[in-house]
Formats: sequence, structure tokens, C-alpha cells
Amino acid sequence: MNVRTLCLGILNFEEATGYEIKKLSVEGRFSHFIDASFGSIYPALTRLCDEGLVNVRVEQKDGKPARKVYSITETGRAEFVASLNKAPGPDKIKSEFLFLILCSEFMDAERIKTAIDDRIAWLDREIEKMNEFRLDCEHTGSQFAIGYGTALYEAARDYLKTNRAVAIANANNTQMPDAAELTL
Amino acid sequence: MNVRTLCLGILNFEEATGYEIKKLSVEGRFSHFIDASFGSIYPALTRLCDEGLVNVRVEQKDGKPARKVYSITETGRAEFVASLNKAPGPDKIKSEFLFLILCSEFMDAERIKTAIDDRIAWLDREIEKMNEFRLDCEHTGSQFAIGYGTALYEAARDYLKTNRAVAIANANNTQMPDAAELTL
DNA sequence: GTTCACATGTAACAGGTTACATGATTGG
DNA sequence: CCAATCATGTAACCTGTTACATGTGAAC
Repeated sequence: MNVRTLCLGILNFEEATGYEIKKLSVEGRFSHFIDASFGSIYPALTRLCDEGLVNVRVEQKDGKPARKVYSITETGRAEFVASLNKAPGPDKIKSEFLFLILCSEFMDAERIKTAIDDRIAWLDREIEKMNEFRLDCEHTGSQFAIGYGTALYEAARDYLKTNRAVAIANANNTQMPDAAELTL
Repeated sequence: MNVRTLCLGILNFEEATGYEIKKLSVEGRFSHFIDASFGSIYPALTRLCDEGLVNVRVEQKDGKPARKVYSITETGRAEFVASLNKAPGPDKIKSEFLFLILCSEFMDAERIKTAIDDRIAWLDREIEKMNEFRLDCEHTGSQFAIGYGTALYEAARDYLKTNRAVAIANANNTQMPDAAELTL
């Protein structure tokens, strides 16, 4: 899914500025399955405007920088809803972390330990964030998506906690007698 | 992680052709966290060769098309192992599926039902594939990565199975009395 | 006074995908 | 004979990232 569709989809829920769309997809409640930068959002918004799928309104509040609030048009809404009828492509996961673990035999134990513990800590933080998002958010679809993310992150964290020792035992400088077996 | 590093990493385990690297990362045991196409693999391999990080050998077996088998050099090995010392970037998940579910209130129940059931079926197939990969594969690192993938996919499948009704009840044309609550 | 959050935008660049072009062998 | 699998490669294109450029007001 490209940034254009992402913007259209978010504007289909509520009007927003480019800045808000970015926050939502990088720090906000969609951040576990969406990513976008200013450099792609702003041009996308301009293009959607040119195509008549969204409208802009400039808001100038006293004591605040000017903001461009985008809202979806009927044409935009129609195009977006139509796009929902196409089957979604497969999820794409890119994990440098897993690739690192894959190569554990070329690293030393300390390095792997750090990598895994950092990851567990990161997952814990993300899970906590998502729990807050879910409590803050009334929207059923968002709650479903957040719950899905939480379930995956918890599974990842639990797997890492359970099998941490196996990965560490696989390091190049360990003489661990018998690495425990993977717990699945 | 770019395709260049991916190729180097795979060649660090064993020599391979471009074709094999692609199979491994698209259909093989790394496919759940890696993706690469011919259009990026072949140029990357050529470049690695130019840089002296890998060597090529052309194999001409009777009755089979010529193949270029790449193997890592000592320089390549050193560079790759050094690159493992950098902290891995965060995992990136892009999910058109979750975005679709997020928008369930703009779709009809039938559409959501199909999307979820298709996804559950796909996850089941992937999980089965990964179980086979794990049994076929002796390499500890790979087993760890496959186990991680399996854990995530199972969590996703279970979440979808458990909360399927919630998403469907959220469709635009349902008059479900009370959507069951999300089970977390 | 400096850092943070808000706010928009562009240009160069990197990276990768898609489609095309080619061709042998095997199995149904 | 046709489809699938093995096998390599290029060129046009698309998409998105990074870094830069600019500015305000609030809080500390």
C-alpha cells in the first residue's frame, strides 16, 4: 500500500494535516503496520488535491504556525471505498534482527545477549504503548488492529524470553555443554 | 537491510547462485522476514564481485543451463562479520490486511469475512511450510528464526480466529445486536 | 537561551520492482 | 506440445528516504 492510499484512508476517517498523518503512522496507533515520512506524505497530499480527491483549508490560529487541513471529497471517498474491494497483498515483514540471530554463530555471546535483551525491552515498551492506545481509542477497527499488533508483539517477546539461552549458546565463543532445545 | 548485505550473508553460509538466493528469500526458509527480486539480486552479486567480496565460478552441467555459483571471499567474510556488530534496525511490518480491517465499517460483512478467512488459510499454509522447513534444516540459527516466525504466525492466526466475529459485526451492513468484545 | 513540539516543503538520491528478453530441459 | 522449473540479465520506472531549508511559540 502506497502513501497515497494511506493518506486517503486516514482522511476517510477524519480530516488531518500532513503532520498529523505522519505522527499517526510513525508514533501513533498505526505505527506497528504502517510507515511514512514527510517526504512522501506532503507530495502525496498535494497530488490528491490536484486530482480532486481531497480539499485543503488553511487554518491560521493565533499564536500557532499555519496548518493545512485536508479533508476527503465525495470522489475521494468513492475511490477509497472501491479500493477496499481489492484483495490485500501479503503482509511484509523485514527483520534485520532475525537475520542477525540467524548468523549467531558468527557473533559472540555478549553481542547476541544484548541484541535479544534490547529487543525484548523494545517489545515491552511497544506493548505498553499499544495498550494505552487501545484504552484511549473508541474506534472498533483501530482496536482490532491494535489488538492484533499486541498479540504479535507478545508472541515475539515470549518466544525471545523462552529461547534466549538457545541463541546465546549458539555464539562462536561459547562452550556451552548442551544448548537447550528450542521451545515452540 | 539491503539486498547486497543479504546476498553476502547467505553466501557466508554456503555458495549459491542468484536463482537460489531468490528462492531462499521468497519461497524458502527465510521468506517470512526477507524479500528480494531478481532485479535487485543479480546486480548486487555483480557489484559484490567487482568489489572482491565474492568470487564467481561458472558451472556447465550436461543437460542443464549454465549457472554462476558465487562464493564469499575472506574480505567478504570479514566485512560481513563486522557488519553484524551494528545494532539491527527495528523490524518493519507493512500490512495491507490490517489497514483493510481498520476500515471494516466501510465494507460489507461478506467482504471482511472472506478477507479474514483467506488470511487464516494463508497463515495455516505458511505455518505448515515452516514446520517442514524446521524439520528439514539442521542449522540452529535458521531453526530459531523459523520458530520465531511460526510463533508470530500462530499468534496472528489465533487472534483472527478468536476475534473474527468482532470484525465482521463491524461491517457497514450488519445489524448485529451486540458485537462481542475483543478477546486479547 | 535553548530545546522541544508544531508545521510545511523540496531536491537529490537510493533502492528496489516490473516487465521484458532469452533459452534449455523435464514431465505430463 | 505445453507448462513448469531452472537460469541470467537489463532498462525503465516508481516509490520513498534523507537531508536540507525555514519558521513559530511554549516550556524549562
